[in-house]
This record gives sequence, structure tokens and C-alpha cells, in this order.
Amino acid sequence: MNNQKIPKPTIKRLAVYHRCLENMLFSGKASVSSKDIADQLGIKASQVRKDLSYFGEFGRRGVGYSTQQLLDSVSDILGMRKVWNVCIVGMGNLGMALAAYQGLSKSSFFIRALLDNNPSKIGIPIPNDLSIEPISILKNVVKERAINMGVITVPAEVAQETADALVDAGVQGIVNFAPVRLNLPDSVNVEEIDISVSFRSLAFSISLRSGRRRRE
Amino acid sequence: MNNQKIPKPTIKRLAVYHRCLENMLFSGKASVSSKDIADQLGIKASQVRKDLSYFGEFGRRGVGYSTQQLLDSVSDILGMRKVWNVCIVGMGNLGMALAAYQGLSKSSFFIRALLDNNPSKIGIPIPNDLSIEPISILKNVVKERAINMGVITVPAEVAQETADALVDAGVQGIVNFAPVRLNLPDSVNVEEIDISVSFRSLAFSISLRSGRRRRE
DNA sequence: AAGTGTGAAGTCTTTCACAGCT
DNA sequence: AGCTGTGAAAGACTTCACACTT
Repeated sequence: MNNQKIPKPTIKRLAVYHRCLENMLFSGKASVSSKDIADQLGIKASQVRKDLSYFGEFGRRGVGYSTQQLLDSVSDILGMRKVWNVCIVGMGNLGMALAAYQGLSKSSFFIRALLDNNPSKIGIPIPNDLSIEPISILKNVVKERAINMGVITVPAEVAQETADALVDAGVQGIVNFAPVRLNLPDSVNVEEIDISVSFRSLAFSISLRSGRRRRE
Repeated sequence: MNNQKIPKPTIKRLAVYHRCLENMLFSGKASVSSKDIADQLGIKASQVRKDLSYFGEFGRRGVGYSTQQLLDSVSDILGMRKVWNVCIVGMGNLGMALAAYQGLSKSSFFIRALLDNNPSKIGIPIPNDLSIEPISILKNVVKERAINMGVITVPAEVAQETADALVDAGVQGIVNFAPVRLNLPDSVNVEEIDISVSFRSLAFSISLRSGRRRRE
């Protein structure tokens, strides 16, 4: 255990370990080694151990980790014991897809509100007992439903103002799917998911490969 | 210009510069400096210059870059002059959302096929002159429509076999939305987009912040 | 004066390698 | 013998700082 600052990549990997441990527990593995996890994810065992070492000592030397205990510890580290109340702003295709996405509800993320400005969408009922509400009531909704996380799936042009509104309403974190860099106070955490950048960088990698000459 | 290997983060940023330059050109800026771009994205100007320097010299000292020329150069670097024919496998909510996503069609990505195994979905017509076809014809479809990129939006349990099928059919790159690490030959490039990991790591960052004590 | 291109320095992250526990 | 936890070494990436060009 040490008191250093946590590397960003470590955070991402912890989230991956969490899922990996869930799967391993589900398939009946009562104990795991760092190598078990590492092999599953295509990384080095020492990386797994180093990542965990930022937060404490969870294993037993010569033995490994109790799957259940390690999962619990990682859940704690990630803040998965807390309830995360989420609102989605922008009910286009992507917003709708997220509203229905199972992967979130399986974890401790609960979607509490779906907001959009398009009058023709207001009121549309969604499977989850939710319906689409106007963005104008954002601030009230966030207060009343104790929402602490916002998801931005609006068009790029209005993403910044949407983010400002979310921050003003009091959310602590934002997942941003809009293709713009948001300018926000650093009291608010932002996670960017940029789909078209992923496609473009994949295109680059392929081109690089097929275009390369003169490599021994 | 130099012959070193390109850092992964550089690739991602190039894709971001591309969009940034598009916006700048659209808003009438005929020339840009590395600082213009950097400020827009919240990074350092030297980072922008270093990234570009892996590929050549695109600017004029004391002047900056021609927006149009730099955009063209970056397009070339990213392989955006090529036509990317894409198929989406797994027409759940996310697959449907991607099929309708404007951000891709605006670039050089063309969705040529939508595949699913669910008999009740086969044949459903989609806005874009496309309809959902059975995965069994994947190999033919990839050949006939010269598809070089596959998108995986199937459930985690069948993601690996879907990936294998895509590789067997001959795609060069895969965008994987399924929450599993794919095991593939390294002749194939993979880009992972893991939505629930992003939510979890956001939860972590928020927890870290509010939970921290003993910091000067 | 303004702005690029780039070695060199600095920082961050991963991997090694080994002491120490079971 | 097997596996963790962790300093120290290696490697990757970013930032500095300055020569150079317009």
C-alpha cells in the first residue's frame, strides 16, 4: 500500500478487473491469482498486482486472492457500493440505446431521468417506468431524484450548454458522448466516449499497417 | 519528420485534430497555429507539433498551418481518403443506434450491412436502404460488398465467435462494443469501446474525490 | 514578433526481479 | 514450489526550450 497518486490507466483496468472477477466468481472460481486475471485480459501479472497495490494488500503470498473478497474490495475501490443515479440528456438513437442498455443496470447505475427538448418526444414512455421529460426541468429533477451523474447524448452544438446545466444542477460526474471537449470546473469529473474518434483511429492503424514499407 | 514508432495516444489525438480542423475550416479560419488547436482541445501546443512531426512538416515557421492543407494531410495520415465499408453485427439497441449514427456517415465510413441472428429481426428495413440480414451470410456479404471493418454489438457471450467469423471473412479491423477482451491474430486491428468501464471509472474518480482525506 | 520543428529533459507507466509469506 | 507486494530499472509519452524561418 502506498500513498501515491493513482495512474489513470490503473483506474480503467480496475473497472475491467471488476467485471473479470464477476465472471470468474460466476463460473465457480473461489480463488484467483494475478496471473489468472492477467491472462484473461492479455496483460502482465505484475501489472495487476501493482494496480491493486495502490489500494492495499488483498492477497496471500503463495496462495493468491479469494475471488469473492477481491471482488468486494474492488467494488469498494470503484465506488460500486454507492448508488449512482443517472440522467440521460438527449434522447436520439444513442440516448435511447443507453436507456435500454442492460450493462448499466446490472451494476450500481440507475437511470432516473430521460430528458430531451424535442416537443414531439416529450412524454414517450420507455420500458423502464420512465418517460421523456423536457430539459427545462433538469435542475428540479436532479435535486428530487438525487441524481449524481449525467450522460450527454445531445448534438455537439449544444453539448457545452448541456454540460453547464448539468453542473449547475449539481451532478458530480458526466459521461460525454458528444464529439467536443467540454470546458468544466475541475470539481466535476468527465469521461469521454468518442465513437467517431475510435473509428478514425482504427482506420489509421489499418492504413499504417498496409501502407508500411521498408520495415525489417 | 522521423521514423520512430507512433505513440498510441498520438493516433487518438490525430483523429481529434481532424475534427477540430473540420470545425475551424467550416468557421472560416484559413490558417491555424498549433496553439489554436491546442487551446481548443485543452492540451499543449508542443504536443500538437510533436504529434504532427511524426509524419512530416506541414507548417511554415513564423506563420502556422494552412487549415485546408493540414486537414488534407491529417486525412491522408488517418486513411480517410480510403472508403471504409463497415458491417454491424448484432442489431440490439446499440447496433440500431450506430446504424443511424450521423457521425460516421459524415466521415468516410459507409455502413454496408446489418447482421443479426434473431429470426424476428431479419428483414426489418432500416432508413438507409439497408435491412437486417442473417449472420450466416456474413462471409459472402463481406466479400461482395468489400467490407473491411466490422462492428461488434452482440452480447458478450458470443462476441469472440463473432470476431472470429469477421476475421475469417476477411475484415481488417474491428470496433468492439462487447465487454470482453477479444483474442485475435495481430494482423487484425481492434478498437475497444467499453461503455460500462467508462461509467465505473467515472464512479471511481468521483468517489476518490469525495472520499479523500489527508491531502495537503 | 510570431510560430514551427525537434533534441533533450522531465514525468508518467509498465515491467522486472526478488525478498518474503504460505 | 507457488504467488504476493514492491523498490528499482526500463520504457513510453509529454513538455521544455531553443535554433530556425517568415
